[in-house]
Amino acid sequence: MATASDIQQRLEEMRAALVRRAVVITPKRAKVLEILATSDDHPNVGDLHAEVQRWHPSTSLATVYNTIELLKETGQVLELEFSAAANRYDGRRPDSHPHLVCMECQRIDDLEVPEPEGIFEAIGAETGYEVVRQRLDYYGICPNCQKKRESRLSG
Amino acid sequence: MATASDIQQRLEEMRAALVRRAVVITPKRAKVLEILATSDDHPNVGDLHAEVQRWHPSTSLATVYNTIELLKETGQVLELEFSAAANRYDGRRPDSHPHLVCMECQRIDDLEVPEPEGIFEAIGAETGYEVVRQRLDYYGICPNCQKKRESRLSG
DNA sequence: AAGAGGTTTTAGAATGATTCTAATTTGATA
DNA sequence: TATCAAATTAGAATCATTCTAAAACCTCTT
Repeated sequence: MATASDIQQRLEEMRAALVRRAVVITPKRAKVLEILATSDDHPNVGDLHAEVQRWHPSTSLATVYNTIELLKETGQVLELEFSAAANRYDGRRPDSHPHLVCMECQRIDDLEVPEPEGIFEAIGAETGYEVVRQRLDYYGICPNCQKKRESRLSG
Repeated sequence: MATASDIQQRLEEMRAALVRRAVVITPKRAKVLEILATSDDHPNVGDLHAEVQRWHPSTSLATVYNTIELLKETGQVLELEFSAAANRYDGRRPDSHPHLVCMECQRIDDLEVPEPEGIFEAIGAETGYEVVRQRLDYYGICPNCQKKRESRLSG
């Protein structure tokens, strides 16, 4: 679980990366960073926009997209792409790591699975590719949705 | 490498699945199956459409989407989803398996990596999810694009 | 040979996430 | 206070995919 100081540290890294990139950290951008650093539910752009608007009602979607773009460029957010739904974002762990995706409610959980040592190099040696990142997702039904299914059947 | 009889067999499985589903295998649909069973480059819908049109010029995009939908429903094609580009399809190996994706030319190769025995159950036991499938992709630069890069630098 | 009834196909419209554009606002600095 | 670059905005554009309603096509029956 992320402690208050973990979150603080993550936020500092993000801010530092943007400062290095020489962009202004405006209040709206700061709010996007804060949400990303604190949420563990992998929000999409719409979620972020709605939440930022609670504090800065005039915020446009474009500003959220723009901020995410900056974070992506600086490696400060992990983008989870979906073709049939809006992309989701992980600001707490910007390095690529496995996820569990519920096919029913679209909940996404982080998954702790260490990746095999030297796997990128091994694949590179075998295939000639220069591997730079991976994406590993497991799709299934989360505990909540399993319960709902059961009660639907029995009830 | 897939032999002629491998391909023939794959094609038969697809046809059988559609027959079981009680839909007519029209010439246009048959051509979509054939392309999917024979191509190793993971075509997208546009590619399929263009190729089918070489034989049946009046074919609409909707027919290609419709045929793919039928194949998806019957588990006869693997859909590789991308949010920033068109989805790609693997008809030769419809079970989920790892891929290598070139970030430069969008080439996609199959990758032979056996998945750990009982991994779905292990994750289920740890997280409460009922895991039904996985997606594993490695992103990088393919050998061709590496060469191009080098010659661009030296030339 | 004709018609009925179902399936397939079609063109084009609708959708929805994302990106683009051009104009406006903001904020730091001189 | 004037200047100027950066940030922000609303709305248009894009593009893959899905939807829709009409037309075309089969197969069966008579």
